[in-house]
Amino acid sequence: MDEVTVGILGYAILGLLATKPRTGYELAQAMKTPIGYMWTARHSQIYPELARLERAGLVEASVIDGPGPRDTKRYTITEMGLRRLEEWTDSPLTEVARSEFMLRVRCLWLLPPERAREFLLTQRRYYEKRRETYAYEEASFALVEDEVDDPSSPYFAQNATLRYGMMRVNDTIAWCDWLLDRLERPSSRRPRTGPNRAKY
Amino acid sequence: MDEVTVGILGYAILGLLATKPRTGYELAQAMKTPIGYMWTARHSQIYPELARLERAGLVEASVIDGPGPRDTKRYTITEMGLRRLEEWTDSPLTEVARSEFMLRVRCLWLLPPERAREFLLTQRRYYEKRRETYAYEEASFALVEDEVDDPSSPYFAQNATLRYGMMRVNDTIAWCDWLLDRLERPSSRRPRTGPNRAKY
DNA sequence: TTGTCCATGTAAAAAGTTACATGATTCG
DNA sequence: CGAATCATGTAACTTTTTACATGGACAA
Repeated sequence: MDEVTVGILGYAILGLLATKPRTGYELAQAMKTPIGYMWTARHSQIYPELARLERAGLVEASVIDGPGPRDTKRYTITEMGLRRLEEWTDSPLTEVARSEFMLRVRCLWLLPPERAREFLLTQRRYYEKRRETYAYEEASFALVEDEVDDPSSPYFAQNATLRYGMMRVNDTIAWCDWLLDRLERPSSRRPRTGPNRAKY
Repeated sequence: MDEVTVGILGYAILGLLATKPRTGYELAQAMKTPIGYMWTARHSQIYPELARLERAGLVEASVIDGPGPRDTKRYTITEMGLRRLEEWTDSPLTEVARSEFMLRVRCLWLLPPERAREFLLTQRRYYEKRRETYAYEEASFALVEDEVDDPSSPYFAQNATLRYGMMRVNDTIAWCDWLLDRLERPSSRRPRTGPNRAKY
């Protein structure tokens, strides 16, 4: 029996289970919004993947009682699962950067400045809300300060990703302001020389 | 005849064609690496999508001579394509943040500090290389300074995305340094001076 | 002559989203 | 008594990746 290949989704699940056992539903909740945890998945993806991981012997399920027509199962990571997760963690990584936001920004020159401005303000509001959520999360780490400072504690790693998220939203907001400023005063950087500026 | 629905990939292509006509190959080159342009696609995705866009009347193809067994086609965006692209640009946007890097970081607590350190240094080197590429790109904008300041010029928007990319790599490098420092001196209680602290 | 770049396509597989489906409990 | 939350699954569809396939031009 050779090693079953595990995809990113599988490792994302194993990563959550490494901290504590969870049900499929709890995993789905955790992966619904990327709070300090930059990955998302729906329950329709998670349940089949859990079954796969179980067949591969990387997780184990135990039936617990719960509501509904089906069994409620709590999944625990196995020794083997932990080993595979550890291997994956520092294996070579090549990432594909995908940002629909930047794709839109690249087309902003097509819009009249007022619409471009509105668009950026809407995005800015979105990132402000994220900042608030992150700030709220951040406060909860104050309760486990010792673990946050210990590199072998999951809180250490979790806190590091939250910091990254916080940095990102702050910078994105600052960038929005920078671009909004440039939109409002187009040629204020230098005295105008060329033709045709007054289009809008 | 009702409007054919266009996906992100379609708009990414239209966004590139809005600046100037290109062949499928040129589009594939442009979308291979996300230089100041945060989206990627392979030629196997681009060619069928171009055919779809053509059937929908959003782009037009003209055969030009070239090598190989098949015709070389140059695609131009149509008036209708431009209209659809403009509509899409500031339509409601909800983004899913996906970062395999942060997924790995969340598991760093499983690794011995030395391996965690090595992993972060490798990532840091990767982002340094990106920074160099961006710096190179940035220099080319100096040649079109007037357009960069004009919100109705594609260079304005392109430069804005490049700035965003540059900011991102700089901050990611700073964040790596912050975490490396925390890894090396685990439980020393020093004043909190993270990368996101009091910058803006 | 071997390899890389130009140039275009198709096929198969994997990953992700949306929709369908069931049923218990708890809160207003 | 209806809506939300808990809880698990499948089916259909879309998107993305990987692999297969062809062939000319040009350089080491």
